[in-house]
Parts: sequence; structure tokens; C-alpha cells
Amino acid sequence: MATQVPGEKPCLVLIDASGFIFRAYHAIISLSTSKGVPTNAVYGFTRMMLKTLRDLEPSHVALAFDKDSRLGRQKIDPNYKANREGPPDDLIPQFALIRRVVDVLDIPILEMEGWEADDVIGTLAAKAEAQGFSVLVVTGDKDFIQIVDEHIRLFDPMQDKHTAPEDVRQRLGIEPSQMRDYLALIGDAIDNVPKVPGIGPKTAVELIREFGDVENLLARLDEVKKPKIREALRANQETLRMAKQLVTFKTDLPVETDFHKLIRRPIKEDEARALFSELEFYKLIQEMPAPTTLPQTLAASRVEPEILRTAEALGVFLTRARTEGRLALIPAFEGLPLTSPLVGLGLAIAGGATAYLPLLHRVLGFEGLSPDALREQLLPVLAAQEMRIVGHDLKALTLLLGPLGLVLPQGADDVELLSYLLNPSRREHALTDLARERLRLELPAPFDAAQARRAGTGLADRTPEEVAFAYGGKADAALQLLEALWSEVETAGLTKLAREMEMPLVAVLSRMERTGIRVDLQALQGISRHVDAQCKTLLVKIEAQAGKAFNVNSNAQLAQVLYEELKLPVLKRNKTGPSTDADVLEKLAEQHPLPSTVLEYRTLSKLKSTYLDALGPLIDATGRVHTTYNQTGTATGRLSSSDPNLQNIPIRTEIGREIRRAFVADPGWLLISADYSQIELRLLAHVAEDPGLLDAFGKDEDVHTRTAAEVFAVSPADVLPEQRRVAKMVNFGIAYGLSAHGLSTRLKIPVEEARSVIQRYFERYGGIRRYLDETIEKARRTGSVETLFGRRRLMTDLHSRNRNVAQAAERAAINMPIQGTAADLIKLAMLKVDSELTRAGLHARMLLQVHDELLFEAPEEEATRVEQLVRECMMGVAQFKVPLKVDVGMGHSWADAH
DNA sequence: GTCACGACGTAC
DNA sequence: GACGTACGTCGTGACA
Repeated sequence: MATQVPGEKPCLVLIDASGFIFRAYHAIISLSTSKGVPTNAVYGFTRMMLKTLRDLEPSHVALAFDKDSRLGRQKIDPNYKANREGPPDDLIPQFALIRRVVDVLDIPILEMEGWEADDVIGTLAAKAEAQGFSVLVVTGDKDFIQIVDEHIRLFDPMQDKHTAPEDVRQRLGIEPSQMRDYLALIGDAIDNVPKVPGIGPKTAVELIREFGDVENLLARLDEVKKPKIREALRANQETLRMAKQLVTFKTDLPVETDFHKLIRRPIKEDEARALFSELEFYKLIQEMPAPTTLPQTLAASRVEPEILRTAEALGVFLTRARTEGRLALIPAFEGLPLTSPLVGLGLAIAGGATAYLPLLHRVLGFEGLSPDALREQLLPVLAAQEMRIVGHDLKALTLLLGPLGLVLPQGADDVELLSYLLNPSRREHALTDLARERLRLELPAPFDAAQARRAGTGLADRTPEEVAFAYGGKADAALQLLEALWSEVETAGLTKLAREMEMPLVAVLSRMERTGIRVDLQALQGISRHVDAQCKTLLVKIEAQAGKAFNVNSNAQLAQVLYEELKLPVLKRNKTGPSTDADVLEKLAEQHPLPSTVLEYRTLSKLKSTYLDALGPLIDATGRVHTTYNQTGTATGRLSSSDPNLQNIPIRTEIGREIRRAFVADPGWLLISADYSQIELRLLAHVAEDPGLLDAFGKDEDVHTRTAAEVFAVSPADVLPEQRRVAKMVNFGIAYGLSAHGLSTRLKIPVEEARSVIQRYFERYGGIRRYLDETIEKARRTGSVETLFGRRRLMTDLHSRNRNVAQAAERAAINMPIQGTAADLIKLAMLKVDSELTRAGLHARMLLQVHDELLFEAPEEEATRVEQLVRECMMGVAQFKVPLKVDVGMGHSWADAH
């Protein structure tokens, strides 16, 4: 949201301070220092100022107060604001404190004897605009709308709302400048601005639309159609003229206009700390940037971590932790948490005390704590009811502690998950970044893993002293982040998702990763040899068809052969040149035999390199592979899987199914696959409340056939396979925001035909159209979209001037509530199945999640019970307007279970 | 050698 | 540009 970019206009922020003081006073019911000094207005005001400065990043800033402000307007009307009482008693002493806050924030104050902040700001805004500034007025007062234009906009930090001319037109239906006339007509009881009786907001807008302004209205009074209104206006002509004068901001006060003096200066940090401390605004101190005079490192600003070398030292620290009731734990390890040893543990407790517990350092004279000693000490702390355990990536911690016989408690807090819930679109939620952004804390740079690898050394080769700062500091940061993140999570209404979905899921995912899935290496290698032979044959064929040998895997070389040597037409381009993707090759196949051969080769070599050959080395000594689930990796709430990614194992082609045949159950066990049938389409039917779709699912009809029947206006029995194919594609694409063009290329039908299919679809399924439109509209208005369970994705690009960007954001906005709700649903199902399996005393275990599918492994004799239990859990996890359908299959391999 | 990036293709 | 969400492999070119 940076407003000043080199080459852009300077940005002047003008703050309507008086307005905010009253708003802050009323917004925060009660707050005072331990000595009883009321500070509610001061606190609210200060927060708002800090937020404003942070969010808007102005190049210039000033703040306006009212000063004996009624005098100017009382010359026009002695009654102006005459009925207003003075400020409440407990607000009066806060004004002086607010002045002190403004002083440490180093924001210039503008005021004019006898005039209101409105007039001062009106004047400044006009002058700044004339000098080429872009002006942002920070206010919550609608009266300011009258000064809005292309270069003067409003911002309300309490509602995070911007107001530009377009917004005024949309919200009120009048031009910003007509706000004066509008306000004059409807009056203002609070300020004692007289109104014209009988005229409310609706009539006012109508009159303004017809007559433009008050002057014109009065001049053409006879043209007013409604007699009552006409006579009311006639009787109040003078009052109306006066009212307009009262509500009109002055824009020509003799205010000092040296804009150099308004250049934004950094806040006076030391004085700010002292003042905030006096006012007991400790949270604000935490949020302040680290002192610039000190190096921006944790080491310089925090207490040195204690190195816990003995069981006794650990005992003492843990006793303190129990007194404080909170303990942050950050593991020191390298590599994968599932297979790596715990090298050490960073600890932190409230109050800033940190420690490092070395466990596996291969340095001279070091003797780490034995696992038994560690377990003996830590177990009771982890199990203690009143303890809150805090961490970052608790799945990793869980996997690292597992081998030591340690288990994290149910309610442990994961700050990474909190950050993810707050903004699932961000790429990383690294502790160092979170600490920098939210605590202004610069954590020590992580060790250069690459350099360590070159040197052939690792974490364990360093002394405990060398790593203590890093991990102690991280633990301390996690602890401090907890509070800030939780309060934001609560404000955002995400508490339930955090407590009842994401956090409990950590234990389930940890077990799934640890369990892994058996892979038949022999089978894999068998297929690989076969595929390899085929690839070699194809390469020979390609060489013959191309007239030369080249690296088919290189798109650049392939493009040269296709387009320069064979002179085939270029149908599509990408950033680097002509495209060689599957779509293009399929079309080119009509003109030359080479493209088909390349396609065949590509398919096989992809399978070989990505799945057949890559999987083998990941099989462990017990014959199983263990994926890693990323719980913070998608913008919609889905999980992702990597190393290896078991969520994109092939299934559609025959050779793909061969690969799934290599994923097997242990001898005497079965794989059980349960997947939600048509989950996203069902959820779309539910949220859109579309009667047609609801009916189709309610009767368990073939939904694609039903859609085809609707769209092509035939009876379901007469739907042709081709028509069903088209309908299926539309059903799938609709929640992705598909376009006529997209549909036509995918179905290889003319755009016109695709257009008419989509049009007929929306005619038949009006609820869907309405839902899509409403979702986008709401997203534009609120800046976010959410799932039925309240998971939220911030959508920033909807207002992009770049139409492609804005439209892409619209499609993402349409899709997220559907995809995300499905993700929520299966997460709940996983929790339920997990606990029910335990409760039932079954040995079956959950192995994989693939977005709408759960894969289990169960002893053969348990299979039918497990099937029943899984189906019931998955179906019963939530109630919608459509039934949820779960398909279950079982067999000795993943392919057989489908 | 390592890294970052783009193109491509697999899944739901 | 044209249908959303992911991850892995390969080739390529920049850098050490």
C-alpha cells in the first residue's frame, strides 16, 4: 500500500484528529492506567495513528484539531452546535495526553482559531492538490465526502475503507461535490443544522439528481412535482441556504502552506517508548521498531540464552516455565524432521528468559542430556494441564520428539498456523519474517546450509554456544508472537478454525507422515524398465522423423526442429518463444508425424522421471515412503504434499494406474480408499441454493447427464455421450470461472457453441450465476472471500487496473469458497475418523489425503468395519442442502481400491 | 557445482 | 489472456 513510489506523486495524509478522539473514546469502553488515569481515547487514538502511518506510508502528513471551532459558523447561525454538550469529564484530561502522543509521533499540528478541523483540512487539501499532491484525508466523517475528487480521497482506518469519487457515486448516487447539497437538505440533528421537514435521504438524492444543487433547486422550485415537498422547500428557502453554508467546508482559510514542514519524519522512538510506558501501553511498545541505536539483533536487545548443560539446569528452567504457565519450544535440526535427530531445543518462557538445551553436539568435551533424562524432565511439563506449549511448525516438533517418547499436548499453539489462517496467500510464514513484521525483532540469520554442506559440517558440529542465540531467540519470538497473532485471529473470527481444525490436525498429519505407505520397488522397477525401452524406441523414431538427433526434453531444441526445420506453423507462443505444449503438438499432429511421437515420448518420460525413478530412492528400509504434508501451503485451505508429492500420482491413463498398483498394503492388510463424490459441485449447489442442482443431487441422479438434459433441452434418456461430455466439462469448470474461450479450447468446439452452452447453463442454473456474481461483488467490497467454515482468503487484485490481473483474481475469488469449503470438510472428516478409529480400538491407520480422498490401511478382518466407520464419519461431518456421497473401495493396491 | 526461472505435465 | 489449487522434472543461463 505504499503511496510514494519514485516518480509518483507525493502523498499528503491529513488526519481529522478531533473526530478520531471522540470515536476512540466511544469505541473503547474503559481503559486506564494502574493509577486510574483514563486512557481509552488516548490508546484508541494512538493505535489509529500508528496504523495510519504504517499502512499509508505518506510522504507528507499533518493533523488537524478543532479550536474554538464553533465561532466561525455561529456567525452564520448562532444555534450551530449550540445544543452540543462539552466533552465528557473523563475525556478532558486525555486531550493533553493526546497532544503528547502527537508530539512523539512528530506529526505537525494544524489549527485555526475559530474554525473546525474540517475547514483546515478542506483548505489544505485544495492547496496541496493544486501543487500536485495526491491527498488522503483520514476521517470517519461522511461530511468530508464533499471534498473528494480524483486527487483527494478519504480513508477510514477503523473500517479500513477508502473512498474515491467512484465509491460515492456507487454508494449515494450523487457526485462528491453534491454532498453539500445533500447534507443541507437532510440537516444534522447533532450539529443542530436545520433540515427541510419532510425530506429524507431518498428525496434528497432525487432532488439533487434532478436539479443538481440547492441554488438551482430553489430557482426552479415550481418544477418540483410533489406539492408537499415543493411547499416545504418554499417555506424553508432561507434556512436551506444557510444550512448549505453551514455544511460547506471552507477551502480558503489563511492557513500556512509550507509543505516542506509537513514532510513525514520518523517517530521519536525513545520518547515514544517512555511515554507509552508511562501510559502502560505495553503492547504498543512491543510493536515498535527495535531501537535503531542498537544493532538490529536479538542478541543485542534480549537476554542471553542460558545453556542447559545438566538435568538440574533444565529442571530449574522448566520449574520457572511451569510457574509462568507458558513454554515455547523450537527444535534445532537439519534435514527432514521425520528422519533427523533432534540436535537441540530452544526454549523460552514469559518475561523474556530463554534457554538452549543441547542434545547432540559432536564437540569436544560435550555431553548432552540422555534421552531418558530429557523425557523424565519434559514429560510432566508437556502433560501438565495448566501449561501452554507454543511453537512454530509443531508437526516438525512432533516428529522430532516422537523418537524420544515425547508427545505434545492437544492444545499446543502453533504460531505458523495462526499466521496461515490470517493470510493463507502468503508464501512463507517463517518465524524470522513474522518476528520482523510483527515484533520488529531481527532474529539472527539462519545458518548457511549450503555452506555447511560444502564444508561437510552440520548443526551438530557447532558448539551449543554458537547456536543458542538462534534457537533461544526463535523460541522467544514464538512466545511473543502468540499473543499478537491470537488477538488478530480472534478479531478475524478464526478462533474456531484454529482451535478445532488446524491445530488438532497437526497430530493426525504427523502420524500419517510417520506411517507412510508401502511401495513395491520391484514393481516400480519393472515398469521403469519397460517404459525405458519404449522411450528408447520412440527416440529412434523421433530422430528419423525429425531428420536429426536432438534433446527432445529441451523445448528450445524441439521448437527449432518443429518451426525452423520442418516449418510447421506457430500456433501459440510463450514468454521464451513458440510453444511446444501438448495442446499445440496435438494440432500439429495433423500436418506431420513427429508431434504425435513426441507427445507419446513426453508422456512416458514424464512418468518415468517423476514417478517411477524418483520414488525408488525415497523408499525406506521398511519398504515405505513418507510424504510431507504442508498445512500452510495453499491459498484455499487445502493441504499440499511433497518429497514425494503423493497427491499427484497418475490415475487417468493405463500406465498411470500401473504406478498406483505399486502402492500396496502390508501382507494381511488392505488399502481402503474413500472419496467424496462430486464434492465441489455439491458444495456449489449448496452455497448457490440452486434448485436444479439441489434436486439432481437430492435424487442421486447422474449430474452431468442431468445438466446435459437441461442445457440441450432433451430428456435425460436421450442425452448423447458428446452432450454429456460437454456438460461435464461445464460442471467442472464453472467453479473455476470458466470462459467461453476456455471451454471451446478444452472441448475443441467453436467459441460460439461454447458461448451458447454457457449461456444456456446459466439460464437453467440461475442460482449459480447469482452466487458467482454475489461472491465477486462481496469480495470487491470486503477485500476477502471465505468458506462456509469461515476460512478467509484476502483478495487484493480485484481492483487492479490491469484487467487480466483483476479477472484472474475474480476467478480465484469464485473458486476459493468452494475449494476451501471442501478442504475444511475433509479436514474435519480426518479428525473425526482419526478419533473414531482410536475409540473403536481398530488398528486401521490413515495413510494419505488427496483433497477429496482418504486412503487407509487396515487388517483384512477389520476392513468392513473400517469401511463403515469411515463412510459414516465422512458423510456425517456436516449437514448441507445436498447429501454428501462417499465412494469406498478396497484392495491390495491403491489401484484396486478405486 | 549451485541456484533461479520458465515450460511443461501430473493430481484434485 | 482466456479454468481454480498445488509440486516435480527438465533445460537453460547466471554465478561461484
